[in-house]
Amino acid sequence: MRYSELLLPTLKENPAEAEVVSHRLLLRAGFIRKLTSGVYSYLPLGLAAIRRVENIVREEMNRAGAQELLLPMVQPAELWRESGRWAKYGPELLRFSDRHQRESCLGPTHEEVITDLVRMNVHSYRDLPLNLYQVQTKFRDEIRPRFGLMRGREFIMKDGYSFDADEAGAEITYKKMYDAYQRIFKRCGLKFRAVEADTGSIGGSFSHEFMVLADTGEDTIVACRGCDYAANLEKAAGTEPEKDDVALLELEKVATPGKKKVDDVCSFLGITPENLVKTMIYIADDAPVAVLVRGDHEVQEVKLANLTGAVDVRLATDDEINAHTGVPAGFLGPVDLNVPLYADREVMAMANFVVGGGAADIHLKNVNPGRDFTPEAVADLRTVTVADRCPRCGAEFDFVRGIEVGHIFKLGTSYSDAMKARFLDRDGREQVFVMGCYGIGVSRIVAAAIEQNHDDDGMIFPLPLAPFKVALLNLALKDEEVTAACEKLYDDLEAAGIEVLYDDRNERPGIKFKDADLIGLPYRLVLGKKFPESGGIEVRTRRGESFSLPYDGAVKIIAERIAGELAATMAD
RNA sequence: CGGGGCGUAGCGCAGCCUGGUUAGCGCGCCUGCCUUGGGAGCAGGAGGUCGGAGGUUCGAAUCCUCUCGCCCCGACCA
Repeated sequence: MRYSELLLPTLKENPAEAEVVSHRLLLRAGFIRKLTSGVYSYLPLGLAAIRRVENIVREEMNRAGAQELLLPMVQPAELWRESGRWAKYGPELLRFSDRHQRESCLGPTHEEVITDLVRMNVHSYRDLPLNLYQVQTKFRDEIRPRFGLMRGREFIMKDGYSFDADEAGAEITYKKMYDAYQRIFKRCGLKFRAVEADTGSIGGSFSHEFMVLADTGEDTIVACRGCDYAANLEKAAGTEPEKDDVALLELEKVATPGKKKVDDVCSFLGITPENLVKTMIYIADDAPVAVLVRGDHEVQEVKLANLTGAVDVRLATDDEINAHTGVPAGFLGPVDLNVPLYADREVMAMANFVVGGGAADIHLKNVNPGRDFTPEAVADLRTVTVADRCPRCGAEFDFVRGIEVGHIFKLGTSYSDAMKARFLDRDGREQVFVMGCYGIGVSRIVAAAIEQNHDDDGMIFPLPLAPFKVALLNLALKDEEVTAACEKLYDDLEAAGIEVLYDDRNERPGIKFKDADLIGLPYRLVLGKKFPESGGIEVRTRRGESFSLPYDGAVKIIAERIAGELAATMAD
């Protein structure tokens, strides 16, 4: 492509609306423009980068036995009522009525549509397993869209859905998708990690998130230094605590006037937070529950939600605490508490600890579980800390930041049950499909790639995702010899199948260098006024390597290097 | 939805507090000259319902009310 003919409006200054680096660079480099909040137009280079991702995704999905189709974006409300999500999904689902007052919505995801399609057309175990996917624009009316392509309301997603005859088949399909995802992100040239994840509101039994590692990521990943265990912060667990065998001391009431905070109580009583248990009141779907965790630990609300089965879990306000327990906040304790009590498993391993006394200005010392109180349930209910160790191998954890770009779920039969999607098995019996779903944020990957790979001058595209592999700069446009050499080089590169952006604009060298850096193509070839004398092409990679090549044979060498780098991303 | 902030040329901003005659600056854009290895220089030029509506006033970008849009901080998710 000739730069002179390309719509590539680069910006010298940072747009005020862009906070994060990928958003800033995508705007500055002329990849995207905002239409309205969370909705972007993809300009030619932005689209080219997206196409690179899509193609890798398609190749690997097809290789894994999935078939591409394209489902409608507008979906009827009936389907969502059938699955129960019309009521459950909330305002993120953009709803509207058509001219006949038929209720409809824009698809934020396509479980209903695909389940409907399959139940209407697949009736036999002989047609299973079936794995279908699409690459499509999704719309979710996000509460707060932000960070450009990172969290738009409209975004491009690959979503896939599998249908198996039984659990065992679904497990195999899940594993296949897991492997395909590993290949996809490797081929994108990104540093990433698959982590165990909470299944969240989509439901299901098992789930992995694929995270692109970047300091600016919104999610925290807990990764083991010793083995390949990794999980997101909501899911991560440490080792099972071991109970010390110590003599139980006698329960003792102590006055702690005005000491509400953990730190205040500890310094007042001369203990450390490890010897104190705090009692937190949460509102789980309108019902109060109490949670016990060690003084220096934090309740993980997602774990609590899973234990209680509640959709919404939040910390109670001081007024709510008082109303439900009759105890002022700060002095709550598990002894004689009148709301359902859950304990983090760590608490059960502790002995002779301090808790709130169940009345103002009183705490209890030498409290012991089993003797002084008995929780309704014990579970891992807290967020892991740096002090925790890997549950698999006992090694230390690293906490790193990541951007979620893929998520795979074993769905089970929740949708097929709700929507009566059934087939006949070998014995002629009706069975429901066992489903899985598999998402990849295609447009988000482009943002994540930039977030992970950039410097002060601009983007640094991983080769497989670069909209062009090579930038060819003609710095002496009026020199006929140089221009002729550039033109030929441009043609030869294209003929060799290398996408090249030929900067043939009548601009000063500085502008061409700056734009090339900003766009971040992997290879930059420069021909200037020195060329007729030297006969050499100056090559510089966007990561800083530079060398020169003789004009003749340069295309072959570049082509080989590129082929070699691409092959490396494909290797197992 | 709660909290904070911003809407003035394609982009970045000043002007507003303390109302006043033609609304400014930098970048970008157009023309010409000149220049050509890291966002040059000179000269000329185009481009604005000051987000919108209403009000106060002799007079509103500026003050008041309402409204729309956008951005940032918290609860969702690819």
